[in-house]
Amino acid sequence: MSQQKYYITTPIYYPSGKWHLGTCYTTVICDALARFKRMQGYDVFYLTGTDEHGQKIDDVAKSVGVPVKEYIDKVVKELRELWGLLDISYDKFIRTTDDYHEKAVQKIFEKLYAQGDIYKDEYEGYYCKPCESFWTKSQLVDGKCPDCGREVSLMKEESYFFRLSKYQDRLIKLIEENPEFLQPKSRQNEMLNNFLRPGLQDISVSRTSFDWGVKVPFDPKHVVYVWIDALTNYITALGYGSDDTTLFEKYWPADLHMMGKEIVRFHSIIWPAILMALDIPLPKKVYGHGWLLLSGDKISKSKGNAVDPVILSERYGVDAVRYYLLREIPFGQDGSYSNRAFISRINSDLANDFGNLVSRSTAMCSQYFGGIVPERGEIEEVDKSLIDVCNGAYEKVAKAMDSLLVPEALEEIWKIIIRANKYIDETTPWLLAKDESKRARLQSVIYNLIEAIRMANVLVSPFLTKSYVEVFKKIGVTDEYLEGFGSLEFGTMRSGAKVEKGEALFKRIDIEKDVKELEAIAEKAEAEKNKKAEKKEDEKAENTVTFEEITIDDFAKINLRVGKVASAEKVEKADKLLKLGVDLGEGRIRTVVSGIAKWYAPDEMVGKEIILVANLKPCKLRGIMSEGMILCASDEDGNLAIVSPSKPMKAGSEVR
RNA sequence: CGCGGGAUGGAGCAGUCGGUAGCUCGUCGGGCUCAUAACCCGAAGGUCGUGAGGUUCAAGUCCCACUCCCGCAACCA
Repeated sequence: MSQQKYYITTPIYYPSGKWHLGTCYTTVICDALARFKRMQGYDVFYLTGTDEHGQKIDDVAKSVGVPVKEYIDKVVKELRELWGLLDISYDKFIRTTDDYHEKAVQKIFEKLYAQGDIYKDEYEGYYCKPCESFWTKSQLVDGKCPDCGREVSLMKEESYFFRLSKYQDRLIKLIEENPEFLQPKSRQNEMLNNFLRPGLQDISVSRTSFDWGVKVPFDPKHVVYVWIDALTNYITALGYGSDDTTLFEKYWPADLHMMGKEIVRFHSIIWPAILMALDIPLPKKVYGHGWLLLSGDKISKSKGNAVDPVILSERYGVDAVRYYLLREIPFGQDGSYSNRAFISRINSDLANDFGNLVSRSTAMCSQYFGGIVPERGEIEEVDKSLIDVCNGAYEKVAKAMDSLLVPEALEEIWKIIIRANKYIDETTPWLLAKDESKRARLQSVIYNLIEAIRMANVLVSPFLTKSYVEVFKKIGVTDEYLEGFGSLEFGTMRSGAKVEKGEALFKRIDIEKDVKELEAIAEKAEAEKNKKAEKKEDEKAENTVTFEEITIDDFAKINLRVGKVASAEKVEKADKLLKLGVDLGEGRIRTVVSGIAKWYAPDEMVGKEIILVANLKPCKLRGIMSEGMILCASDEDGNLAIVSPSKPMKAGSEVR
């Protein structure tokens, strides 16, 4: 029987900033799946990597003042260290700047061009630089980027297009007829209703506006855009387009592309279309998981309450982080992170249930039998239910894993642990120990306990990559066979192993104390981040001030007026905005929306004199037309004060 | 009428094709003392957001209306 293969991928990550828990979520899930499959005997290939081209990266690197490649190398190194820390067992880490990838991308591009799936045309649109996206005129909101609200600029560029529209019918058929292809199901409807059925447009697959990317071989002023550059990593990593396609032939098609829901569209529409064009088999499954949202515990003062996976791992151990991600987040749906939930999960499942079970069992084995696992004797009625749970677990766990229901898989494993804890109470070994005539029974009980722990631990090993080693050590398992799925038949372990009690597997955490400490850490990090950002801005400002002098004429363009606040109210559904009625002595009250709600209550604004930029182009904020801007001073500590004339002045007085 | 998600015992969630409302944590009571103030048993606690709405023999579950919350502003997985 030839070995079955299993090819699993994470998306390739974009190294523009710091790594966070969400990235870890995707990667840890894939890791657990990959490890589980390996233990099942599959020949697994687990791919992850980084998507390193594009203007944004170029910009970020420039803003830091470092050559792009150098900048990326640093960030990528951090990422690989993070994966090392989290025990991610990837088989390959692809970088889109890798030589073989770039060559293969060029080949693919040429091939598609040669066969007419890529053609050259012209592209006109409004470009938002920070978002790296083009918009049509109708998509703009008040002439600004619909995504971020920032300025856009009209750009016309010549571009190569991929004939996505040509594959529309095949794609619809693919999703309708293969419900397994795109999961969970809610995503199928989303794709069909929002994109496929309304009709696909050809997509632009090259850029001339920046050059940090793979050159189009026959037209080097063009750079290959993300769709073809990034998505193809899944095949180029296997050697597609190179001289050696052994891996590609062995592992393709992918068994699972795992990703967050926001990029499902690219993987379920554009990617299959590219593969169709290349006449390559399609991946078996594309799975869009939910997001990990940050919530609660008061740290979310504003927004930047990043949860740093490194800090958590260092404080509580890698397995704690892995376990939380795998266990707490309902798969396919959004989940939320909170320090409290995290710690509480660790305490109850890892410390109380699992760790303590190991402690009490090994302690008894040491105390009663000098640490040598005793012979197993007659099976009694009580033993049977423990044995049944142990023997039935593998099948249930495997089934859950096949359906990508990782939390459920862990739940099944924990049933063994919970049953074993109960078993101790039922059999009361400490009483048996007092009665010499019950010696044989005591032996059985202790054996059963250690065996149950062994079996649970075998199943736990793809998930808790550090702890399982510890547990095997504690219960004296050294035989590799006893660590594999093949040994999941109760009674497989023989007596005689040397058990050691040792230290607690997972320490209990004081929730109140640690939640406070974590908040403090987060606040400190946040403060530092802000400081840095401001410092950078200051520096920038200092540098640019001298260059960007303005003339008195420029200043004269700005019409500043004293205004009296006639009315003030909060803008609904906006925490920062106040809607003000301002009197400029014009015989009417202007409506001005200002982002000062955090610092000023509506009541205290009424009657205040303020300075207004009176000739600012009106702009819609939260659906309200704002006719002007109030001048405020702000400092690095986040204070904000409205500027007022030092003596009462008539409304409408000019300021200069 | 911007889009999407949600509203179930104190908290976080399950509840598939409509048929006696479950789980984890917490609380309270008990047990036990091998163990990491852990473990085991038991109990309390829900008119399943609102509408004395509709369909039905039967609705948390389907239909309608309404209210409220949350994300879309992020470290974009």
